[in-house]
Amino acid sequence: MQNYAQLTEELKARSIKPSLQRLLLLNYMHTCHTHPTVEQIYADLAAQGHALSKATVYNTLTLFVQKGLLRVVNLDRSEARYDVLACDHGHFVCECCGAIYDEPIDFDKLNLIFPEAGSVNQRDLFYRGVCKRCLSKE
Amino acid sequence: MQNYAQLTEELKARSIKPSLQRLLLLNYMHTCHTHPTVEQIYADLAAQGHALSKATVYNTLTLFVQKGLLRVVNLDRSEARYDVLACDHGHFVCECCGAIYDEPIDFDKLNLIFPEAGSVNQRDLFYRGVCKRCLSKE
DNA sequence: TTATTGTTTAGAACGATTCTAAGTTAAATC
DNA sequence: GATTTAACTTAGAATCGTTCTAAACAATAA
Repeated sequence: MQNYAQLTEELKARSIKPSLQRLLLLNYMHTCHTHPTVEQIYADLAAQGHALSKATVYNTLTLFVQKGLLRVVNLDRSEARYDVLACDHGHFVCECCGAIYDEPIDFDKLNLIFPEAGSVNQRDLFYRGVCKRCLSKE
Repeated sequence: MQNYAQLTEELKARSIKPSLQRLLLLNYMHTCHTHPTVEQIYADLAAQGHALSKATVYNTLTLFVQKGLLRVVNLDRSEARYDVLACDHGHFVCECCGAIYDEPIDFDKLNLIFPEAGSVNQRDLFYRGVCKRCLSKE
Protein backbone atom coordinates (compact mmCIF):
# COMPACT_ATOMS: atom_id res chain seq x y z
CA MET A 1 0.00 0.00 0.00
CA GLN A 2 1.29 3.41 -0.97
CA ASN A 3 1.28 6.51 1.22
CA TYR A 4 0.16 4.68 4.30
CA ALA A 5 0.65 7.72 6.52
CA GLN A 6 -1.07 10.03 4.08
CA LEU A 7 -4.11 7.77 3.75
CA THR A 8 -4.30 7.49 7.54
CA GLU A 9 -4.28 11.26 7.81
CA GLU A 10 -6.98 11.60 5.19
CA LEU A 11 -9.24 9.31 7.20
CA LYS A 12 -8.46 10.94 10.53
CA ALA A 13 -9.19 14.35 9.05
CA ARG A 14 -12.76 13.16 8.55
CA SER A 15 -12.84 11.43 11.94
CA ILE A 16 -12.84 7.96 10.46
CA LYS A 17 -10.86 5.37 12.38
CA PRO A 18 -8.16 4.08 10.03
CA SER A 19 -8.70 0.33 10.11
CA LEU A 20 -6.84 -1.92 7.70
CA GLN A 21 -9.95 -2.47 5.59
CA ARG A 22 -10.65 1.23 5.30
CA LEU A 23 -7.09 2.00 4.31
CA LEU A 24 -7.19 -0.72 1.67
CA LEU A 25 -10.41 0.64 0.22
CA LEU A 26 -9.28 4.24 0.23
CA ASN A 27 -6.01 3.26 -1.39
CA TYR A 28 -7.87 1.28 -4.02
CA MET A 29 -10.16 4.18 -4.85
CA HIS A 30 -7.23 6.56 -5.11
CA THR A 31 -5.29 4.38 -7.50
CA CYS A 32 -8.24 3.30 -9.62
CA HIS A 33 -9.35 5.94 -12.06
CA THR A 34 -12.36 4.15 -13.46
CA HIS A 35 -15.77 4.28 -11.78
CA PRO A 36 -15.86 0.83 -10.21
CA THR A 37 -18.87 -1.08 -8.95
CA VAL A 38 -18.93 -2.85 -5.59
CA GLU A 39 -18.46 -6.14 -7.40
CA GLN A 40 -15.35 -4.86 -9.18
CA ILE A 41 -13.85 -3.43 -6.02
CA TYR A 42 -14.55 -6.63 -4.11
CA ALA A 43 -13.07 -8.81 -6.86
CA ASP A 44 -9.98 -6.66 -7.36
CA LEU A 45 -9.17 -6.54 -3.67
CA ALA A 46 -9.70 -10.30 -3.39
CA ALA A 47 -7.38 -10.83 -6.36
CA GLN A 48 -4.74 -8.76 -4.57
CA GLY A 49 -5.07 -11.09 -1.60
CA HIS A 50 -7.22 -8.76 0.49
CA ALA A 51 -10.44 -10.68 0.99
CA LEU A 52 -12.70 -8.17 2.71
CA SER A 53 -16.29 -9.24 3.10
CA LYS A 54 -18.76 -7.72 0.73
CA ALA A 55 -20.64 -6.21 3.67
CA THR A 56 -17.50 -4.31 4.63
CA VAL A 57 -17.12 -3.00 1.11
CA TYR A 58 -20.71 -1.74 1.22
CA ASN A 59 -20.40 -0.32 4.73
CA THR A 60 -17.13 1.43 4.07
CA LEU A 61 -18.10 2.95 0.76
CA THR A 62 -21.29 4.27 2.32
CA LEU A 63 -19.26 5.73 5.18
CA PHE A 64 -16.83 7.38 2.77
CA VAL A 65 -19.70 8.91 0.83
CA GLN A 66 -21.29 10.25 4.02
CA LYS A 67 -17.98 11.76 5.06
CA GLY A 68 -17.43 13.35 1.68
CA LEU A 69 -14.51 11.25 0.45
CA LEU A 70 -16.38 9.64 -2.43
CA ARG A 71 -19.54 10.13 -4.35
CA VAL A 72 -22.00 7.65 -5.77
CA VAL A 73 -22.62 7.74 -9.48
CA ASN A 74 -26.03 6.42 -10.48
CA LEU A 75 -25.53 5.79 -14.16
CA ASP A 76 -28.31 3.28 -14.44
CA ARG A 77 -30.59 1.09 -12.46
CA SER A 78 -28.21 -1.85 -12.08
CA GLU A 79 -25.13 -1.22 -9.94
CA ALA A 80 -23.90 1.85 -8.11
CA ARG A 81 -20.53 3.21 -9.13
CA TYR A 82 -18.09 5.09 -6.95
CA ASP A 83 -15.98 8.05 -7.81
CA VAL A 84 -13.18 9.83 -5.96
CA LEU A 85 -14.11 13.44 -5.42
CA ALA A 86 -11.71 15.47 -7.49
CA CYS A 87 -12.53 18.77 -9.16
CA ASP A 88 -15.98 19.14 -10.75
CA HIS A 89 -16.35 16.96 -13.80
CA GLY A 90 -19.14 15.72 -16.00
CA HIS A 91 -19.62 12.18 -17.26
CA PHE A 92 -20.21 10.87 -20.71
CA VAL A 93 -21.66 7.37 -20.81
CA CYS A 94 -21.64 5.25 -23.93
CA GLU A 95 -25.02 3.52 -24.21
CA CYS A 96 -23.40 0.92 -26.40
CA CYS A 97 -20.28 -0.30 -24.57
CA GLY A 98 -20.86 1.29 -21.15
CA ALA A 99 -17.58 3.20 -21.16
CA ILE A 100 -17.47 6.31 -18.99
CA TYR A 101 -15.46 9.41 -19.77
CA ASP A 102 -14.79 12.37 -17.54
CA GLU A 103 -14.40 15.97 -18.54
CA PRO A 104 -13.86 18.95 -16.24
CA ILE A 105 -16.69 21.45 -16.23
CA ASP A 106 -17.54 24.78 -14.74
CA PHE A 107 -21.11 24.65 -13.48
CA ASP A 108 -21.16 28.37 -12.85
CA LYS A 109 -21.35 29.01 -16.58
CA LEU A 110 -24.91 27.70 -16.48
CA ASN A 111 -26.09 30.50 -14.22
CA LEU A 112 -28.53 27.96 -12.86
CA ILE A 113 -30.52 28.92 -9.79
CA PHE A 114 -33.25 26.82 -8.24
CA PRO A 115 -35.49 29.21 -6.28
CA GLU A 116 -36.47 26.41 -3.90
CA ALA A 117 -32.89 25.37 -3.12
CA GLY A 118 -31.61 26.41 0.32
CA SER A 119 -28.15 24.96 -0.10
CA VAL A 120 -26.48 22.98 -2.86
CA ASN A 121 -24.08 20.23 -1.80
CA GLN A 122 -23.44 18.34 -4.98
CA ARG A 123 -23.74 18.86 -8.70
CA ASP A 124 -23.81 16.07 -11.26
CA LEU A 125 -23.92 16.12 -15.00
CA PHE A 126 -24.35 13.19 -17.39
CA TYR A 127 -24.31 13.07 -21.12
CA ARG A 128 -25.41 9.86 -22.79
CA GLY A 129 -24.78 8.72 -26.31
CA VAL A 130 -22.51 6.56 -28.39
CA CYS A 131 -18.75 6.84 -28.19
CA LYS A 132 -16.59 7.19 -31.28
CA ARG A 133 -15.24 3.67 -31.02
CA CYS A 134 -18.72 2.12 -31.06
CA LEU A 135 -19.90 4.46 -33.78
CA SER A 136 -17.06 3.39 -36.07
CA LYS A 137 -17.83 -0.29 -35.51
CA GLU A 138 -21.41 -0.07 -36.76
CA MET B 1 -59.33 10.34 -20.31
CA GLN B 2 -58.56 13.61 -21.99
CA ASN B 3 -57.49 14.10 -25.60
CA TYR B 4 -58.05 10.51 -26.55
CA ALA B 5 -57.41 11.18 -30.23
CA GLN B 6 -54.34 13.24 -29.52
CA LEU B 7 -52.80 10.59 -27.28
CA THR B 8 -53.52 7.95 -29.91
CA GLU B 9 -51.74 10.03 -32.49
CA GLU B 10 -48.78 10.56 -30.22
CA LEU B 11 -48.37 6.80 -29.88
CA LYS B 12 -48.88 6.08 -33.55
CA ALA B 13 -46.30 8.70 -34.44
CA ARG B 14 -43.77 6.53 -32.63
CA SER B 15 -45.22 3.34 -34.11
CA ILE B 16 -46.64 2.17 -30.80
CA LYS B 17 -49.97 0.39 -31.01
CA PRO B 18 -52.42 2.42 -28.90
CA SER B 19 -53.83 -0.16 -26.52
CA LEU B 20 -56.04 0.93 -23.65
CA GLN B 21 -53.26 0.38 -21.11
CA ARG B 22 -50.78 2.44 -23.09
CA LEU B 23 -53.23 5.28 -23.50
CA LEU B 24 -53.96 5.26 -19.78
CA LEU B 25 -50.29 5.41 -18.93
CA LEU B 26 -49.46 8.12 -21.43
CA ASN B 27 -52.41 10.15 -20.22
CA TYR B 28 -51.27 9.69 -16.62
CA MET B 29 -47.75 10.83 -17.40
CA HIS B 30 -48.99 13.87 -19.25
CA THR B 31 -51.25 15.01 -16.46
CA CYS B 32 -48.84 14.24 -13.62
CA HIS B 33 -46.13 16.83 -13.22
CA THR B 34 -44.16 15.14 -10.48
CA HIS B 35 -41.56 12.50 -11.19
CA PRO B 36 -43.47 9.40 -10.17
CA THR B 37 -42.12 5.96 -9.35
CA VAL B 38 -43.60 2.76 -10.73
CA GLU B 39 -45.27 2.17 -7.39
CA GLN B 40 -46.93 5.59 -7.46
CA ILE B 41 -48.11 5.19 -11.01
CA TYR B 42 -49.48 1.73 -10.30
CA ALA B 43 -51.27 2.86 -7.14
CA ASP B 44 -52.72 6.02 -8.70
CA LEU B 45 -54.09 4.15 -11.70
CA ALA B 46 -55.54 1.47 -9.44
CA ALA B 47 -57.18 4.15 -7.31
CA GLN B 48 -58.75 5.58 -10.46
CA GLY B 49 -60.22 2.16 -11.17
CA HIS B 50 -57.64 1.17 -13.81
CA ALA B 51 -55.97 -1.89 -12.37
CA LEU B 52 -53.17 -2.59 -14.79
CA SER B 53 -50.73 -5.26 -13.75
CA LYS B 54 -47.42 -4.06 -12.46
CA ALA B 55 -45.66 -5.93 -15.25
CA THR B 56 -47.57 -3.85 -17.77
CA VAL B 57 -46.56 -0.66 -16.04
CA TYR B 58 -42.91 -1.74 -16.22
CA ASN B 59 -43.16 -2.94 -19.82
CA THR B 60 -44.96 0.12 -21.05
CA LEU B 61 -42.74 2.65 -19.32
CA THR B 62 -39.69 0.89 -20.73
CA LEU B 63 -41.25 0.96 -24.18
CA PHE B 64 -42.02 4.67 -23.88
CA VAL B 65 -38.45 5.39 -22.84
CA GLN B 66 -37.08 3.41 -25.78
CA LYS B 67 -39.36 5.28 -28.14
CA GLY B 68 -38.37 8.62 -26.72
CA LEU B 69 -41.63 9.59 -25.02
CA LEU B 70 -40.26 9.52 -21.48
CA ARG B 71 -36.97 9.45 -19.74
CA VAL B 72 -35.80 7.64 -16.65
CA VAL B 73 -34.49 9.71 -13.79
CA ASN B 74 -32.06 7.86 -11.55
CA LEU B 75 -32.05 10.05 -8.50
CA ASP B 76 -30.86 7.37 -6.15
CA ARG B 77 -30.42 3.68 -5.80
CA SER B 78 -33.96 2.87 -4.72
CA GLU B 79 -36.68 3.41 -7.32
CA ALA B 80 -36.59 4.68 -10.87
CA ARG B 81 -38.58 7.81 -11.61
CA TYR B 82 -40.15 8.79 -14.90
CA ASP B 83 -40.31 12.15 -16.52
CA VAL B 84 -42.18 13.43 -19.56
CA LEU B 85 -39.71 14.79 -22.06
CA ALA B 86 -40.34 18.49 -22.26
CA CYS B 87 -37.67 21.09 -22.94
CA ASP B 88 -34.25 20.61 -21.34
CA HIS B 89 -34.39 21.04 -17.60
CA GLY B 90 -32.22 20.33 -14.61
CA HIS B 91 -33.30 18.75 -11.34
CA PHE B 92 -32.76 19.88 -7.79
CA VAL B 93 -33.23 17.12 -5.24
CA CYS B 94 -33.70 17.83 -1.56
CA GLU B 95 -31.63 15.32 0.40
CA CYS B 96 -33.85 15.93 3.37
CA CYS B 97 -37.46 15.56 2.16
CA GLY B 98 -36.85 14.09 -1.29
CA ALA B 99 -38.69 16.86 -3.13
CA ILE B 100 -37.67 17.39 -6.73
CA TYR B 101 -37.71 20.73 -8.49
CA ASP B 102 -37.24 21.42 -12.19
CA GLU B 103 -35.61 24.40 -13.77
CA PRO B 104 -35.05 24.98 -17.48
CA ILE B 105 -31.42 25.09 -18.55
CA ASP B 106 -29.35 25.70 -21.61
CA PHE B 107 -26.64 23.06 -21.74
CA ASP B 108 -24.88 24.85 -24.57
CA LYS B 109 -23.68 27.51 -22.16
CA LEU B 110 -21.33 24.92 -20.70
CA ASN B 111 -19.38 24.58 -23.93
CA LEU B 112 -18.81 21.01 -22.88
CA ILE B 113 -17.26 18.65 -25.40
CA PHE B 114 -16.27 15.08 -24.70
CA PRO B 115 -13.57 14.17 -27.21
CA GLU B 116 -14.60 10.51 -27.05
CA ALA B 117 -18.30 11.14 -27.67
CA GLY B 118 -19.51 10.24 -31.15
CA SER B 119 -23.11 11.33 -30.60
CA VAL B 120 -24.97 12.70 -27.61
CA ASN B 121 -28.57 11.57 -27.15
CA GLN B 122 -29.44 12.77 -23.67
CA ARG B 123 -28.18 15.30 -21.17
CA ASP B 124 -29.00 15.21 -17.47
CA LEU B 125 -28.15 17.54 -14.67
CA PHE B 126 -28.76 17.11 -10.97
CA TYR B 127 -28.13 19.41 -8.08
CA ARG B 128 -28.47 18.01 -4.60
CA GLY B 129 -28.85 19.85 -1.35
CA VAL B 130 -31.44 21.00 1.14
CA CYS B 131 -34.54 22.88 0.08
CA LYS B 132 -35.59 26.11 1.76
CA ARG B 133 -38.53 24.50 3.54
CA CYS B 134 -36.32 21.89 5.21
CA LEU B 135 -33.64 24.44 5.99
CA SER B 136 -36.13 26.63 7.85
CA LYS B 137 -37.37 23.68 9.90
CA GLU B 138 -33.99 22.85 11.38
C1' DT C 1 -62.80 -20.57 -38.88
C1' DT C 2 -57.84 -20.99 -38.15
C1' DA C 3 -53.35 -19.13 -37.90
C1' DT C 4 -50.47 -15.54 -36.53
C1' DT C 5 -48.83 -11.94 -34.03
C1' DG C 6 -48.73 -8.72 -30.40
C1' DT C 7 -50.28 -7.46 -25.57
C1' DT C 8 -51.30 -8.25 -20.88
C1' DT C 9 -50.98 -10.79 -16.79
C1' DA C 10 -49.68 -13.24 -12.21
C1' DG C 11 -46.33 -15.06 -10.08
C1' DA C 12 -41.64 -16.89 -9.96
C1' DA C 13 -36.86 -15.69 -10.28
C1' DC C 14 -33.10 -12.56 -9.99
C1' DG C 15 -29.76 -9.55 -8.14
C1' DA C 16 -28.10 -5.44 -5.79
C1' DT C 17 -28.34 -3.88 -1.38
C1' DT C 18 -29.44 -3.87 3.56
C1' DC C 19 -30.13 -6.11 7.85
C1' DT C 20 -28.97 -9.20 11.71
C1' DA C 21 -26.63 -11.22 15.04
C1' DA C 22 -22.39 -13.20 16.10
C1' DG C 23 -17.36 -12.85 16.07
C1' DT C 24 -13.24 -10.00 16.25
C1' DT C 25 -10.39 -6.27 17.30
C1' DA C 26 -8.90 -2.17 19.65
C1' DA C 27 -9.05 1.10 23.01
C1' DA C 28 -10.29 2.35 28.00
C1' DT C 29 -10.59 1.41 32.75
C1' DC C 30 -9.68 -1.01 36.72
C1' DG D 1 -2.31 -7.64 32.66
C1' DA D 2 -7.28 -8.68 33.10
C1' DT D 3 -11.76 -6.85 32.21
C1' DT D 4 -15.03 -4.01 30.35
C1' DT D 5 -16.67 -1.32 26.61
C1' DA D 6 -17.23 0.22 22.21
C1' DA D 7 -16.30 -0.03 17.43
C1' DC D 8 -15.50 -2.83 13.28
C1' DT D 9 -15.96 -6.85 10.42
C1' DT D 10 -18.24 -10.77 8.85
C1' DA D 11 -21.39 -14.52 6.68
C1' DG D 12 -25.54 -15.33 5.57
C1' DA D 13 -30.49 -14.21 5.69
C1' DA D 14 -33.88 -10.96 4.33
C1' DT D 15 -35.62 -7.26 1.49
C1' DC D 16 -37.26 -5.13 -2.43
C1' DG D 17 -37.16 -3.13 -7.11
C1' DT D 18 -37.03 -5.14 -11.39
C1' DT D 19 -37.00 -8.76 -14.99
C1' DC D 20 -38.34 -13.13 -16.70
C1' DT D 21 -41.60 -16.89 -17.90
C1' DA D 22 -45.25 -19.02 -19.62
C1' DA D 23 -50.01 -18.79 -20.05
C1' DA D 24 -54.16 -16.16 -21.25
C1' DC D 25 -56.14 -12.84 -24.11
C1' DA D 26 -57.01 -9.66 -28.06
C1' DA D 27 -56.63 -8.20 -32.63
C1' DT D 28 -55.61 -8.90 -37.21
C1' DA D 29 -54.77 -11.69 -41.47
C1' DA D 30 -55.50 -15.53 -44.42
